[in-house]
Parts: sequence; C-alpha cells; structure tokens
Amino acid sequence: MNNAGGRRKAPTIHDVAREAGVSRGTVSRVLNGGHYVSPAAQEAVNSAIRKTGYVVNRHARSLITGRSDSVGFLLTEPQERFFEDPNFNVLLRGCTQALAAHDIPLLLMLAGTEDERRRIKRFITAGHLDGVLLVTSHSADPVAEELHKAGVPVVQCGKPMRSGSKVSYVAADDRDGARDMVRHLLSRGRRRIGIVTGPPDSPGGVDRLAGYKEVLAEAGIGVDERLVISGDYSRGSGEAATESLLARAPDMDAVFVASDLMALGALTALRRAGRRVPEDVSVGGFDDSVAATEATPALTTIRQPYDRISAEMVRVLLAQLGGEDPAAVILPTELVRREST
Amino acid sequence: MNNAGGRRKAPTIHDVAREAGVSRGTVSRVLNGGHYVSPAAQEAVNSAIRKTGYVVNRHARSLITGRSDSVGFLLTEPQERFFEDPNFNVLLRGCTQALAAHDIPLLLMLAGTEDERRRIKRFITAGHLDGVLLVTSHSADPVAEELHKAGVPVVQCGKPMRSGSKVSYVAADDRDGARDMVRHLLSRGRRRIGIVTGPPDSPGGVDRLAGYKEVLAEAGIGVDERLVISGDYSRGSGEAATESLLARAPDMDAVFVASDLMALGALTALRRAGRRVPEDVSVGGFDDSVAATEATPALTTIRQPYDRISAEMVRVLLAQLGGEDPAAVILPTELVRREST
DNA sequence: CATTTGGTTGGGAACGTGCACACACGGTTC
DNA sequence: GAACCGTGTGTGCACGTTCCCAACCAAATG
Repeated sequence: MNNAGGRRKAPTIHDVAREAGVSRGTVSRVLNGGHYVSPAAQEAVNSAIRKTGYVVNRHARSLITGRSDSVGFLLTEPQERFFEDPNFNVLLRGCTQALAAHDIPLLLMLAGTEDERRRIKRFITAGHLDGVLLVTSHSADPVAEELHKAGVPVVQCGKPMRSGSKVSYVAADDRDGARDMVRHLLSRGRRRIGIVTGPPDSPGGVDRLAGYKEVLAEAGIGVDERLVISGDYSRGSGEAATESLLARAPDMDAVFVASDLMALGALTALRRAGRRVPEDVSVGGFDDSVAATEATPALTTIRQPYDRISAEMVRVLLAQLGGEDPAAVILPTELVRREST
Repeated sequence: MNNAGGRRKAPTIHDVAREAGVSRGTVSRVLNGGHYVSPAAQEAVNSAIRKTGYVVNRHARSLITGRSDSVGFLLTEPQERFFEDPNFNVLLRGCTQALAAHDIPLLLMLAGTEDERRRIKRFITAGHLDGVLLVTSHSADPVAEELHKAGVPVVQCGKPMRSGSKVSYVAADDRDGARDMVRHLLSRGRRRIGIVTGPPDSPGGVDRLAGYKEVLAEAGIGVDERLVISGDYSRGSGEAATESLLARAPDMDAVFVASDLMALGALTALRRAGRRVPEDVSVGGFDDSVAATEATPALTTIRQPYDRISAEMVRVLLAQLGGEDPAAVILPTELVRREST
C-alpha cells in the first residue's frame, strides 16, 4: 500500500519461488498440474501463493505456450436480429458462464460487416483466440468453414447447411420438435394446419418443414402447398407470412410458426383478421423464448434447451482444444403447452 | 501440433525487419506512431508488413508495456434482467463496436454471484484488463467504487447513487426526461397522473420521481401520494404496481411508468381492469426499447440515446486510459410520441 | 560396493515485443 | 580540431512464463 492511486505491481512467479524457498520451475509445475513435485514443496508453494496473492500472468504464459486461453464468441448476425432475439442473450450468457468455470475469458466479436470480419480474421490468425463459438441463423455462413480450414477450432450453434462439413455443431432436434408440435395440433382436432417455416437455406427451415410434412403424411393428410410459406425469423416476416396464408387458405385452423418471434407476428395478423386464438386458429411457436410467455395468449411452443446448448458448445470446443475430433451434438426438444393451442 | 489445416506460425517483427532490410527497433517505431523514421524506411517497413502479413503479438507487447489493450464489460445484474431487458443488448453491442474501431477487444464478464466477483477481481488486479465498462441498474453497487479505489479506470452506465463518488459515468438526463413526459401528459388534458418509478435506491427511481413532482408543482397540481409507487424495472413489477395504483386511485387518467418493460406490465394490468389505452388512461414509458414499438398500443416513451451512451462510455474510458481525469456525461433525452397517450 | 532407476529439483534458454541507450551522420559553433 | 546539435538507426536487455536438460537423491538392483 505504498502508492495511493497507483497500482502496485503484481507479484511474479519469482516472488513466489523466493517465498517458498524453491525454484521457478517447481512453482510452474505446481501451477500446471503438480506432477513431479513432492508434497512438501507443493504445500510450501501453495502457501506462498496465498501469502503473496500471486496470480499467473497470462500474457507471459501465452507468449511461450502459443495458446491464448481465451475464446471468441462470434456473432455473424445482422444487427437487427441481435437486438430483437432474446435467444442470443441466453446463449451468450450460458457460454460466458460455462467458460468462466474454466477460467477462460470470452471475447465478444461482432462480424456483421465485411470490415469487421477482416479484423477478426487477423486477430484470430495472430493466435489471440484458441477457438471460436459461432452463432448465426443463416447457417450456410462460410465463416465457419473458413475458420475450420484455417485450423481454428470452431463450434457452431445450429446445424450447418452443407452436409459435407466437418465443423462441430450443437443444435436442437428441429425435425423431432416439429413432429411433436404438428402431432399436438392434430390431437387438438386441427386438420388444416399451416406452417410458417424458416428460410429455405437454413436447417431450421428445412428440418422443421420436413417434420411437418412427415407427420401429415403419417396422419393420411396430404400437404397443401397453399398452407406452406417461409419467413426470415423476424417478427415482421411472421406477420406478413400469416397474412398470406390467410388469404390463400381462409379455412386454416392452425398454424405452426417456426420461431416465437414470428409467432408474435402471426398473433398480430390473426387478431387483425378477426380470428380468435386458440378458438378459431391454434398457433404453435418454436424456441420457448421469453417472448412466448409474454405473448397474449401465451404461446404453446417447442422448447429449445438453450442452457444445455451453450454448455455443450463450450464442452465440445474445450474437447477440441484438448485434441479431440470435431463432434456433432443434437439435443432433444420439449413441447410446452400454454394458451395458444 | 500441426493439425489438418495446419496453422503455420505467424511472422514476427524480426521477419518484417529482415524483409524490409532494417532493424527490429525501426519496425517497432513504425508500428507505434512512426516518429524518428525516414520516409524511405517507413515505406519499406509498411510494404514488408503487407507482404508478410505480419500482425503484432499482443501478448508480447502486453508483457513489456504492462498494458493489456483490452477492456472488460462487467454486468452486475441478476440473470433475469439480463434475459429480459433488450437495452443491455444495445449497450453491449454499441460498446463492442466502438472498441473495435480502436482495435480493442471486449471481454464479457458476468458478476452476478460473489464467486464470479472474486474471480473477476483477481483477473483485473493481475492486470489483464486496462479498464472496465460497468453496467448495473441498482447503481448503489459497491463494485464501481471498489475498482476505482484499486486504481482501475471505470466508467459506469447510469448515475451512481453516492454523490461523493469520483467514478466516471454516462447517463441520460432522467429528470429532464421525466419532466418532458409529465408535461406531455398534461398537454393531453390529463390531471390525475400516476407514476410507477424505479427502486428508491436507484437514481433512475429518484430523479424521474423528482422530475414528475417538479412539473406537477409547476402546474399547480399537488402530489397525491396514492398516485406514487415504485417497481424494480421488471415487467411483473410494473403490472403489480399498476394494479395497486388502480385500487388506490380508480380515477387515475394517466400513468408514467419509469421503464418500457414495466410499461408493458402496466398495459396488461389496465387491459385486465377494462381500461382502454389511451382513451381512458394514457401510458408513458421510459427507454424507447424495442418493447415500446412492439407493444399494442405502441408506447409513447422517453428515448434514452443508448447508441450515444455506449459511444460516450468508450470515449470516456479511453480518455481515462490516456491519463485524463474521470468525467461525468449527461445526455439529453427525447420524447417519442406513439399510440399510448 | 558400484550401478541403475525413478522421482524430484534447479538453471538456462526461449517466446516476441518495447524501451533505453549508444551510435552514425553532416552541419554548425566555439 | 573538438564539442555540440537534431534526426535517424541498430543493439542489448527486460518482461514472466514454460520447456528442456542436467543434476541430484534415495532406494533398489547387480
């Protein structure tokens, strides 16, 4: 406590070594696993660390190991979606927490513009990130493939479109979730079931549509193409798409909307058209974001286990840093019944 | 470890020097400002940098300078609010972008639990963060003061409660915003104006209440304490508070709610009570978050310039890193008229 | 008793950078 | 001719850590 405002300089591994009466090498060994260290030395070093308040200098460590012990959270979304979609928050928070448990800081990087991407690529190739957690909705995004090719461990949230890709990913079971929802709507006596699916170039769009068609076929109901339309996951597109559906098939008695945010738009469109939910038209969403509980009526939806998704993303990434091969993880979804069906 | 893609090791300042036919020192000088370097050498170095694709190694630099050239974004909110409140997103994104322009990475750190705080404090005192951007709603938070005392540059979002504090902050003009809103409600012919303010230990609560009282006094209308209640900024608390107001003062013809999120709750409570908005009761919010535009009816609200707030937070922090004194910045608000008044 | 073995320890070298310092240069001034 | 300039350039060292290697020791083996 010598200088008032100024930060006094931190104790180094050298100070700890002197305090414990051992060499720097021994302290380093205690720090990194404690192999080949006698119990006595171990204890001496640990108490010296406590006494001096020593914290390892990550920069010096990184310099020699070549690792940075930090991870990037890369968001390739256009800004509007980042504002709008509460799911990103849940994901971001989950990843931050899971990494914190391993003492790994998370660097947030926005990669919306080409300029931002260039800067990030420079940063990564300079070795300042051990790995990257990638979040994007239009998962045909080439960035994952590029980074992977460059030898950077990547884990993507959501299934990549290109099936040949060897990039790790963690995703919910879109197809199965869609099946559950459509079966549920059938069980409520609905037969003219519409769908607002995601973009045709996103697996969320393709797989949810596939599940929908599968169950209808199973039930002996053919797919009426007038009941099928796609949106871009934004609220506004859900509203417009539902309007189109109503115009094309006025007898529609249910609609499965491939995201909660779009489902909010669907509710607006239905209200404006004078249809009551769920009496006239049932509405099913997808995600179980906060939007679902806050909607009136509260949305029946398919819960994506975002907390588990983020935890798995971190787990897979760390495994990959440890030398394991890329992996794909698909997590089960769950139907959450509320008021809209 | 040369894996499949094979990351070849990055070129160093030494490679650049050899390529340019100069010494490491000269390259370093070009990198850091370019003083005392001849135009010829400057040009040779720059083209060598381009040719080799050299990127400065931040770890080596940090090791010797003692700076880390990175900034922490500290969130001391309990998790629910982080999920719920879209304003955090805007702030986080704005700060990330503003920092990226200076090539400074942002490290996201959650400081909800005591354990997380300890870990963060260790991280900071180890010198791995040059400064901290702090976001918290209950701004009596001691963390800002603690970090400041420890000599860490801090910029807080929102006015600190303790008036003696020397911590930098950037905030919107709460009091003036509240004045604008109440004047607006008066101009719409309302006279029994209620208020759901923020927690009494937050400046958002105190100052907005002060502005409310001020304008009522100005207009010759006394403050009816039955029309005054406080919430905690959550949607649920807005709903409950509005219910209480209606019970205590059934003749209320307007309510100024100190956050958009709480205003959504107020709309719910009013709808349930059979009051039409804005015919029977006008509702004014605060923030102008996405929630305001998406509500039905769309909320009249006080716009907090979050984009400018984040930009100013970064500006003030960088200035402080450059040796300037802590500063307080108060930004003007703006009334945004929509359907709810 | 000499030698090997295996756990344990210390010391030197390196990682890539910035900074202090020394030095070169041609032109003044004393 | 020596001592000073100011600008431009190269060199050695330090930053705090990990890694490698040699040295040590006690116990086990020949």
